[in-house]
Amino acid sequence: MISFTEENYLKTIYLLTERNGGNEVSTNQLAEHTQTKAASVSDMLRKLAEKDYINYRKYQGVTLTAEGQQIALAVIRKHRLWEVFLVEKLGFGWDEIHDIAEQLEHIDSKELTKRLDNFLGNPQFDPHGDPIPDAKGKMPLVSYQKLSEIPLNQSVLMMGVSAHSPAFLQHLDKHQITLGCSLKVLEISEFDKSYSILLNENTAIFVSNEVAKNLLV
Amino acid sequence: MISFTEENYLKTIYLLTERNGGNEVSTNQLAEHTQTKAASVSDMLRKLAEKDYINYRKYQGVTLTAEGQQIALAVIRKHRLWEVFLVEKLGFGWDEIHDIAEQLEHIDSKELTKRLDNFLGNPQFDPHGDPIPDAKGKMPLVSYQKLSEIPLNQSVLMMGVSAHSPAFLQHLDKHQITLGCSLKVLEISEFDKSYSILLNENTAIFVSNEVAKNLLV
DNA sequence: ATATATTTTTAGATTAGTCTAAATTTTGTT
DNA sequence: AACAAAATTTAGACTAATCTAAAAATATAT
Repeated sequence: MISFTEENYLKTIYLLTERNGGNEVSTNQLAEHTQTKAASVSDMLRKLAEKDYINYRKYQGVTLTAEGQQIALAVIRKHRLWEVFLVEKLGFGWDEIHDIAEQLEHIDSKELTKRLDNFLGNPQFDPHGDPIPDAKGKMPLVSYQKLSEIPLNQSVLMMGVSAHSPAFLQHLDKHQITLGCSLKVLEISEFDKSYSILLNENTAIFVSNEVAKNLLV
Repeated sequence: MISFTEENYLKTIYLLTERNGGNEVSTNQLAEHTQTKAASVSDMLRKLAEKDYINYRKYQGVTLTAEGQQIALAVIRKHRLWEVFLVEKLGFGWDEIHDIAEQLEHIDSKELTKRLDNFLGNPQFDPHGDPIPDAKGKMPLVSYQKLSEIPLNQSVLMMGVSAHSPAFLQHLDKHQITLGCSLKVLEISEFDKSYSILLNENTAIFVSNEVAKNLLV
């Protein structure tokens, strides 16, 4: 049996490996994201390696084994499906769902996940635009780019966000930037690299560089 | 903060107190229902008493304090709401939902419970006919009787079950005995106290005494 | 009412996950 | 290449929840 805590480590290793472009995840990086100390992470890595969920060479960081990856993807699948449920069925805002999904992702029932997926219409993406792995762990293909990498005056659709903090998401709400809206960068300020954007082909808005870097199109 | 385990003890104490007609719950009774040993229960009771969730006199059994009862009722509320969700929205059978609801009942979010309740149409009873306490812990009034206490030839509606094992519930399914159906006891066998019943005013069925004792009308 | 059986509690260990402090390894810099 | 800084691991301790075995309290039955 795999514990709640072990699931969280595997999920975090998966997401950080992804963020690292496939490279090993370090102990400190994990400590930061699991809200624990490096010493605790070391202990847990020894244990996960013993169970063959991770490839672990001391001092060299970790990657997931095939088995560890399957577990991580199952947790991520549940997390993102529940997020869809919370937004689509219960009317939560995309800034309110993370902590609840962190709990729901550990509910253990294959049948429940299957029925939930069906109930939601087998969604491919969660409310932040993140892809939802299927029951076998296969991710829908995505090829998002940062808005900050798109040429001026090219219209694109908002497909996701690369930051998930409530503050950031609420900031987007305030500017009426939502998944699926159209964006066209009109100008980037010389002074502070802030963006002048045409939203939905009809409204000019201004956002900081920090925001533009975290919009995926 | 209250743990998963503590919540389970309080919930179990509530349900067993109810079953005991309001009397103290014993250590052994708790050990049986929490799948642990009496020694572990003793330890936990000391801890729960320290936190003022229970009234505990050594060797004399326990009852809940007002605070303990509020916690227990909140857990039971979540359990039963999720059961409604699983049956009404996801199409689970009433025999398949207990273990999943045992997990979901610990999800900690007032807002989620509130929205779920609303999404389900503020149900008063779960799929087994058990009453769902409201957000303040108030139970809908129920006055169920066992079918075995009803006079012959009196038509009654099936309102609940007092056993919840999958085997029992599947047995009822097989006989097409469902919540809300009408039942009229035609005869009780001298030999084995088994019941001859008219189901929905049109079908004669036979059920054991054991079944009749666990049907609430 | 006293001995016996049952129930409950205590004592002492165990496991999972965490911590701090100290030791070790790796990395980076001159 | 050698040393300082940073990262990581080890050692030893703590808490929550559990266990077994033994002790203590209560209940039962002649």
